[in-house]
Amino acid sequence: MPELPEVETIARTLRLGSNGLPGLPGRTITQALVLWERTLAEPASQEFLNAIQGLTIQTVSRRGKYLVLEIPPFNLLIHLRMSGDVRIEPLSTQQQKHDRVILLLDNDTRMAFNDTRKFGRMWLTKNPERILDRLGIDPLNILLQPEEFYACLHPKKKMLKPLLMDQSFLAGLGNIYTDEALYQARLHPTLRANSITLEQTKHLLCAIQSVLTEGIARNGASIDWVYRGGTFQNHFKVYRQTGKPCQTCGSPVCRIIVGQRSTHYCPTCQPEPNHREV
DNA sequence: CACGAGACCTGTTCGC
DNA sequence: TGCGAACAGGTCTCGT
Repeated sequence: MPELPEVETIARTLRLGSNGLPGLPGRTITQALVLWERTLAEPASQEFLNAIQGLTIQTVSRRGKYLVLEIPPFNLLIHLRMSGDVRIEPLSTQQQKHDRVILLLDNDTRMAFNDTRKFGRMWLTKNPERILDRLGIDPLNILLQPEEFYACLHPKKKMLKPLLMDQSFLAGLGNIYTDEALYQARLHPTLRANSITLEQTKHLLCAIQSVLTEGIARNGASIDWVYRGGTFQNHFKVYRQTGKPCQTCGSPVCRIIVGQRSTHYCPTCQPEPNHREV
């Protein structure tokens, strides 16, 4: 589930509250429960429980695919990986099947980190930069201009899709939005970054920002049984549309594996790179 | 350095 | 109907 638009949606929900329950800022943590130890990347659970109890949450934000909760003197970083979700619930809610960490709050609510596949991680740290500084620029940062993006892309020999999904290059794109952005920019996923022009780079940046913005506007994408509330899955042009006609030209959408990830594209609108010219 | 395979996990869906 | 294989939004580590 969680790429930039889904994480942004969850951050907004945690900030503003949901279902009539207030958001997290201003709430004091009365107690924490760790139900799956490995969810805590750091510190170990006993230290985590002792440290976080009694602290007050100040802000909730997002950086790349990380949720960032300011809880002075710490930051709580949360990465949802494949199946994580964070919810605000009444304190009386029954424990859900895949709840991994729960924070009990001072207003009879709780924050639950639920994660079926157990890949998600949390860090309670005084030095969030140590982790967040590894991330590349946020694609929605208004300071990101086509010329600068071109300067970043042009020296890279990697294929476009794995490069765009590299979080140290650009922070926020995952498998869904990368396929959708490359389709909108009419670029084949295996094109080498150093082979695309400034003009193509402008289209690509525009496409990336466009699919992310639409994803956020639709509260993200909900697929299968994981994550709920978003509707962007009803507007995919290529992701998981294998065999269906391209909305632009009618060619059947193709599925290939690139960088061990399922990849969807239109063979006509996104022509194969010509390897003789590389 | 680039790339691929494997690991980490549980659950659903597909093919026989 | 049953059962194993394939597949799923992400990232890290290790080997070539």
